Amino acid sequence: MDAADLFKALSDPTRRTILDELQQSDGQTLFEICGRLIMKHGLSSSRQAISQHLAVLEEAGLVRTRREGRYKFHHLDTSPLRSIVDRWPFDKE
Amino acid sequence: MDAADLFKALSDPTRRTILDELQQSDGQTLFEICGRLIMKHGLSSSRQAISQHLAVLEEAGLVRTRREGRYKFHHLDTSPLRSIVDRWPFDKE
DNA sequence: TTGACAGGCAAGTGGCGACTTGCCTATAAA
DNA sequence: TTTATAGGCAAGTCGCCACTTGCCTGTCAA
Repeated sequence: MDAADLFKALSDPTRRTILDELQQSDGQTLFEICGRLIMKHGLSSSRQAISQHLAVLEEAGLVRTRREGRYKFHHLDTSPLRSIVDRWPFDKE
Repeated sequence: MDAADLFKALSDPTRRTILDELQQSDGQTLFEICGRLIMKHGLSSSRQAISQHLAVLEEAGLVRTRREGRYKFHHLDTSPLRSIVDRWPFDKE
């Protein structure tokens, strides 16, 4: 949840693509995310790899999860990004 | 200058500290930055290490340089950070 | 011109991170 | 109760990245 976790989470291209996917369709399960990454982005990572990516994103606070039976839904939370702009402000158009 | 370069540049804690330093005092030389990192932040990286960090920051467009004789001044440019907020918007207070 | 100062280039090393592999748990359907 | 489905855990491999080391270039003062 600190700066190190946040920037570490953002440093990987697959994780950034996952954020894009969740932004486009929020609340997906692990298997849905895997499928979309393969279909729409041509990525062929294993389920475990994606699971580990999601854990990193969750630790950074960028993804929040919700359990429901045997499903686990993943939700995007962009609010941690605010800290970046707070730290190094830029002119807002 | 693309997303990969930007997030790669931000992924290292020493590079983020350099951005902090330049924000506080813009237009420093390599040796000045080295000195401040040691004095104020307790970091003991070699000159070459800092030089390589600055090259990464420059490639990401976060640092711009200006040559003057045997001195090279480094300037902070936070505008590339705008692309992060554009990609994953969050509510602006 | 000689020395000090500011910086650059390139090869080598070590550790961390992304990914795989194999097996395990839990929920729900047949 | 079986079988399939959704996900988790942990050890091991491999490549990249931060950092060092050594030497070189260019600028300016003595």
